[in-house]
Amino acid sequence: MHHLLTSFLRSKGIHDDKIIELVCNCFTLKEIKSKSILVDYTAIADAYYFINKGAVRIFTINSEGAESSRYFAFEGNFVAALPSFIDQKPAEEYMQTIEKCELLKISRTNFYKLVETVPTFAKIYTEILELGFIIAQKRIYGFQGFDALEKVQWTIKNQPQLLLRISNKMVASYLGISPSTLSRIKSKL
Amino acid sequence: MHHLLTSFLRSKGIHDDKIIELVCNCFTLKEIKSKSILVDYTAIADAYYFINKGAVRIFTINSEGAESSRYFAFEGNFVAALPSFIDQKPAEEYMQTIEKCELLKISRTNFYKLVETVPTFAKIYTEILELGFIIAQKRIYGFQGFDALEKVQWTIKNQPQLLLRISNKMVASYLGISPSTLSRIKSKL
DNA sequence: AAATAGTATTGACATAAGTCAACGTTTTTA
DNA sequence: TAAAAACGTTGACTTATGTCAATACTATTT
Repeated sequence: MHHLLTSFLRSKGIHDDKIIELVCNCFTLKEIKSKSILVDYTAIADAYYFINKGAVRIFTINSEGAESSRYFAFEGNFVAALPSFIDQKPAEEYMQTIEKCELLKISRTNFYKLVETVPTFAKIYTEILELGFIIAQKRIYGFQGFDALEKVQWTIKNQPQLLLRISNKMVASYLGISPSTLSRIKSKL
Repeated sequence: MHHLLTSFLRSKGIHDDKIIELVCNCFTLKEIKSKSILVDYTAIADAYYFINKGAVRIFTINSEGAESSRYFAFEGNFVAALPSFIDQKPAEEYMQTIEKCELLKISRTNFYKLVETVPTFAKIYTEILELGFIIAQKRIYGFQGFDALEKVQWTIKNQPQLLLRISNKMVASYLGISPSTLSRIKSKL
């Protein structure tokens, strides 16, 4: 039970089995079909998820109705609508499964209880934030002043699973280019 | 001495004067002229800065020699080449004063010592990361699929000081548009 | 398994934004 | 404070990428 989470925690330096059990017990397994909305636009995020299996994305819909993908997460990673989770304001974004998923869910209350009471867990949270920050920064950098071809090449180099696992349409909306342009670029690689 | 830092710490919930003094004593004041490089491209960031006066930016130079600005920070804020500071890898970016500055500098060693020993300071670090993450996210969002006019409008709304205080050229390189385009847009607002 | 809806590809065309250059203005440096 | 360098603005032109539409392909759903 909670195999992947257990090895994640071990890899982050939690070696005490009792603490691992304590942490794992805060999570409940949810099996969820593809395209389920986990956080709605106006909702306030009240849970953190660990992805046991499947894939999740975060996206918005702009005024013209076009989707814009912000983030994709796969097995072995945590995911949440973090700005809303942190500030408890409406998400102003959607979080959605994009494959059949097994998710380990922890309530915000329990999450912060763990942060308060388990120092190693607080460290993991800090690491998640640091990593999230670095990835976001790299993405801003990676995309700044790049043309469509360079963005695709950047993605191949830095997040190769995206092009293999995510639909063209979603990848295009992540890169801020049209599906047509992505298709044309891919045919020339 | 260290007025602005003191009130920053108070605003973040540190009320014990002894702790404020302890924290403040880890910082040394540096007066630095404009356009000084604080972190070089290949350097490893070993300090965190609190801006007492002035402005700092983080930027890179791409393969064609064009600058790309990532971040601007002003009085009352912390700034560092965070990815390098965290991972202790070469920065792959520059940190530079863009005005005459008074900076309060703390070494990485002392910074993490404070994080370890002063719980309220650890909380401040978490807040900095959370905020940095949220801002980076918002920026990705804010710019995703926006045309040049919309990016400028977004900046006016979300970071109005940029257009007032930073040169056209740097703002343009922050927005990922050419200075000509920014100039044309400004003349039509 | 058939029907339906969604997705990918490609061509023709439109357009936003880049480049380059010239000029005037502001800022820096000596 | 004069000279030099950097910056901002604007016009003419070029180009990358978007839009729209037709067709083919792939997944979902019943």
